[in-house]
Amino acid sequence: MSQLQSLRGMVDLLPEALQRWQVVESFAREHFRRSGFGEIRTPLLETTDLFCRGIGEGTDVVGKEMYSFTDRGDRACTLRPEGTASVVRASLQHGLLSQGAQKLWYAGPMFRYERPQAGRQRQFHQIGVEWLGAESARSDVEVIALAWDLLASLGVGGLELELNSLGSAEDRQAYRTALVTWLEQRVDQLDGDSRARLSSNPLRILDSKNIDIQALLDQAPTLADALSPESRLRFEAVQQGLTALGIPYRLNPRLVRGLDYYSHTAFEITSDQLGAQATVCGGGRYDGLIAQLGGAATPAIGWAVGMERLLLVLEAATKADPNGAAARLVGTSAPDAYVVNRGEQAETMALGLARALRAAGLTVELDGSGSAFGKQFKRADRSGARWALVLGDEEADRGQVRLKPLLGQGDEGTWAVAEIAAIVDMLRTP
RNA sequence: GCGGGCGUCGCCAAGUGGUUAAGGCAGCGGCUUGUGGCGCCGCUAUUCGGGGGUUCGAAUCCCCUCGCUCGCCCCA
Repeated sequence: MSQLQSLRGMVDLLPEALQRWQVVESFAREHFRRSGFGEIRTPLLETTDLFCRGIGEGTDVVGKEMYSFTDRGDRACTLRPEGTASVVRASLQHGLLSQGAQKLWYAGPMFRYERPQAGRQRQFHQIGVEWLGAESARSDVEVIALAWDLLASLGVGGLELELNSLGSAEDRQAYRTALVTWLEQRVDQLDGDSRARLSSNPLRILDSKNIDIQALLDQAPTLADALSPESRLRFEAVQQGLTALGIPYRLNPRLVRGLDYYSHTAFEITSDQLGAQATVCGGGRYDGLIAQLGGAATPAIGWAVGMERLLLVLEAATKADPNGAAARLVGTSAPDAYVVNRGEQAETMALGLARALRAAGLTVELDGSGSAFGKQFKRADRSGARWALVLGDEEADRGQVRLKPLLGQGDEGTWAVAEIAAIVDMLRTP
């Protein structure tokens, strides 16, 4: 390919698509504000070490998906593959946690070097929340509800909340040992992937998509059985809380999230509209992470929504129900007025008029082509504007503008260009 | 990283070895040198993602490469 083009998996967002993005982003921003979460923005570039220590050396993300390089000062840098580690780092660096618990949200691009496919890009965007210092089971419920409500308010249907508990660090360690022991006796029945994970990340074998492996695992010791009584009580409290809020969920004892830092509650919200990459939102509790990154032991929980996937689901919902809530999110972008103008003096006046009307809050499209009136009216019509404002030599000489309604067949009228307030009134009347 | 499918104008798309690469939409111009929504007319790919090769001759066959796509892996 000789023409310049974006890097593989790096996608341009064009104005049409961005309209939907902005609706979703402003929905989210408002949702978080009402819920008491403050925004945080952290650098896209961090030390490689942050992610190695935070996410875990044995994970696929750190092992093979990071965009890492050394900068001119010989520092090992990585484009962030996820948001949590950065948020924790920033909170520690600025002593935020000494002021008590922090409820934070963020939005922005993340980078993972993977083979692109439906719902998966190398640069993608997440909106996420992190509640640092959240201890109770009730906080799990609130955070999950925060995600559920955001998606619901956008009109996304067909979602499923999957829930599991990984137990405490000790529970997890004990189970890991038990599972490895059990699987090692059946190595001959494992596929290549699972064998490799046996040493690197055995819990991940649980959510293998290989049917034979799943059948084998039916006989294996379960994570649920390995939970301590405390962990089990905690998990039950989370479930009761969700039930009390009327949020439906499905227990998935094989849900194991890929990053090492998760403990206790783990969840995903999936859509049946997405193909293989079905997870729209993923999150969970990470009680050990903050201590691991050098802070005082602090429990925390958070989640992230994949913007691209959310938009895909929204588009599917719009297609399925053109009058539904999702469809209504994107309003028309037709201008209030389209300025038809031609002639030296008229064009100067037209620009001034457009500027004044825009300052008054109207959306005004100014034709800059200087082409024949017929052409300009054609474009005015296509723009969907309710009014055409006409400025030619005749009008310019008299200091007037002609207002022509484009929707009905009302009469045109002429107005003095200087009387902006009167014109604004006219354009605003339905 | 592994496997399958695909790549013709901004978008959709015909063409599967033989002179000039259909058509539709959009765009631009004209009919209409100051008035739109309809209509009619015209223009817009020396070139078929890129590079090699086979052939008298290739968009059509082969190889390499890039990209897209679906699945695996993994996750948002």
